[in-house]
Amino acid sequence: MARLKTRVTSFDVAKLAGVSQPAVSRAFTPGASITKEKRDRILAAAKELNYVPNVFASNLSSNRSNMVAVISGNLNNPFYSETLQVFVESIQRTNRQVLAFSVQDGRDSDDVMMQAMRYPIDGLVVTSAQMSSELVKLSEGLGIPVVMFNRRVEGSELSGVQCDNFEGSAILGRLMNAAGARRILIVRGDPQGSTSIDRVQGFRSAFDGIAGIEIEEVDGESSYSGARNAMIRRFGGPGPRFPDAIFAVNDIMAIGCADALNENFGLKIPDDIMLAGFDGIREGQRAPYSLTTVRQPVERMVSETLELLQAAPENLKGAEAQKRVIPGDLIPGHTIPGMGRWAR
Amino acid sequence: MARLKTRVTSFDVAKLAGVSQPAVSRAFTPGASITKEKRDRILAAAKELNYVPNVFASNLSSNRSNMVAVISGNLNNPFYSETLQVFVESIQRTNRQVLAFSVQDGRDSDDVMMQAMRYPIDGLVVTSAQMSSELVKLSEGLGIPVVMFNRRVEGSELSGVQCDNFEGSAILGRLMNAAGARRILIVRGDPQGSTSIDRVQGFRSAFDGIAGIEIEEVDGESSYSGARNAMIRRFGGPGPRFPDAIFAVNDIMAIGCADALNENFGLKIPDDIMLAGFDGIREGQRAPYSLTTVRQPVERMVSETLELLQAAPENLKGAEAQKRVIPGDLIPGHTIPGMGRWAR
DNA sequence: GAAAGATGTGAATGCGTATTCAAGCCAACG
DNA sequence: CGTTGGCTTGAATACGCATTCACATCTTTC
Repeated sequence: MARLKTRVTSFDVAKLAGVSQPAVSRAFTPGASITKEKRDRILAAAKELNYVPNVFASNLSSNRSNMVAVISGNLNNPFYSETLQVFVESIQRTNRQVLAFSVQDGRDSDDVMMQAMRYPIDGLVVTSAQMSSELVKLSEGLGIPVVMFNRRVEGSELSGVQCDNFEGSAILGRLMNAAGARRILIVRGDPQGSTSIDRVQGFRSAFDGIAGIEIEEVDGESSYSGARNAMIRRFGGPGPRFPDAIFAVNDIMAIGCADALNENFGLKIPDDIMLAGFDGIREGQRAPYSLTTVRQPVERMVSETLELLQAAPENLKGAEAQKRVIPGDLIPGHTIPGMGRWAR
Repeated sequence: MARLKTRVTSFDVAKLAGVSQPAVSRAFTPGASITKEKRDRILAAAKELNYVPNVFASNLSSNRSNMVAVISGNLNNPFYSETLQVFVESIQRTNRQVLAFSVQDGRDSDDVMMQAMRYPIDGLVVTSAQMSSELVKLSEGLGIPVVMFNRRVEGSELSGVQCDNFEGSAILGRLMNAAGARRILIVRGDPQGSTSIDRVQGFRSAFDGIAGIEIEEVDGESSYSGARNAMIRRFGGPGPRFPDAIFAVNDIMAIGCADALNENFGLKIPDDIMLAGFDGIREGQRAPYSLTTVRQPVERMVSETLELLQAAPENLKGAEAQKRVIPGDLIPGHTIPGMGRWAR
């Protein structure tokens, strides 16, 4: 609650430069009608006084804002921290600012979003969190465009951008099937999260109608350690029967599985057991893993999200809600055998 | 430049609730003097109208702000993305907001900081970027407290929090020396960056006055791929002579080295070559690496940074500048042999 | 029961800027 | 030379809320 020092105002600069206050405002507004000579004089005076326009006052007066709020969840997942990074860079590139919020998994994101909406923001991006219908109503009332990132939205009243989780996972499923997977373990993420649900369903769809398939599911808690512990718990007992294949609904869990299988059970991937993830995070691509996965095209997803934010709020909700589903890119990797033909 | 919809104001709520505008303000101010009954009536009216106080107007009027700007560089390094995450969570916990900026390595951070200072922010945290003396002057003029994170500051006119890079690296050097390292390769980061410089010097200090030591340095560009490529470039020729030990000044580069040595040259760590990094990022601790490193205590560094931000700006500069140097924690790992006695 | 205090309230004002508007200026034009 | 039109300019005002201050209401005290 720091009390701000009395700032140098545009009046002070105006006085020093011998002009009026609006002139100062114009000097700082690109394209405003003002003589170059006068502008230079004003800018010199401003520099001398260490003056910079107060954004709050400016926003209040002009009734516009250049801030986009980004609410991220689960920043422990490198995919989301990469996403945040791309958002920051993209938004900054368009001369806007990022108001960053973080929501602990499953915590009251409503509070955080409420905080965000007290700012006259240009838009709100929500990654991996739910939004109560009450908040949707509020955002409507405030005229704030909202776009859900990588979240299928219940009731479909909100706009969103997401990767084609179903089809991407289906592709992985088909590859595993072709590679001979029969006994399969799926490592789920958040059981409520649409991402995990869609990926599980997509993956399972690849095995529909195929005889002799056993599919089991365990909870990996969307995290490295969650998945790792799930492996240890599941296979730690006496004489475990290992599956042929493991599909983790995200890469960070796949990596957790790989480490546990290697270190705790001495299994080789893909010789003893095949593995796939989803997301395409950097660490999964590195030599020790070379994970077979589907990459979410983050750059494109982010740019489409920002594009949607330009739309009027009323065009982002209800019947007008825009759903953009972007196909993922298969990364062959080396954790499913027989993928030589995919290599470039 | 979205024009904001005309918002519901406190006057609207006041009218609906049959009270005055100040009453509405008080209803939203914790601890303000107002009857519970009246507050409830006002809150009900606010909810009905979808009213939330406009933070900009509120800040402008009360002359205080609850935003802290965080300028991050090099978010590709997991250490910095973890740091950003900790900042966001810590700041949010104290009911303040984070204005996030990103600076590409070596790019004009001045522009970005100037942007940040147009907000009446409570404080500015700068990670891995320089600050021109002009900007320092500006921040002084604006009365904005500035704290450098993990950056030794030239001329020492600014406050900062950093890990004890010199001593931490010296410890690693001594361990390698004890383990028999004689021919050593140091993988540098940004040659201008204080972090890299201090770590190199600290590490070298462990070998002062010891005969028969050869130390070579290569540039790893502070990144995974930079370090990896440096390895390939350095050892890719015919009949390379490998060193006994490699010290990468950060973990992400150490991981890059490990992958290259393993995959491209078939070397085993630590049997063929020992390795150490710095930072203590999560991925370095995982099974395939078990990197010996020094962990920067991020939580503590962040909390001390935020503590410093509370101080009056004039107490953070010049002679009053506060330097907090926090010791790192050795993580034994398995990439230097003979560290059994360190294991708990 | 009156005086002193504690508390709740609204009218008015200030925060620092952008915007409107009418007036001023100059050049080019007929 | 008078006029039209474009470009600059400053006075006044709006933006939405917090705060101050004086007043009204209620409670406590002897």
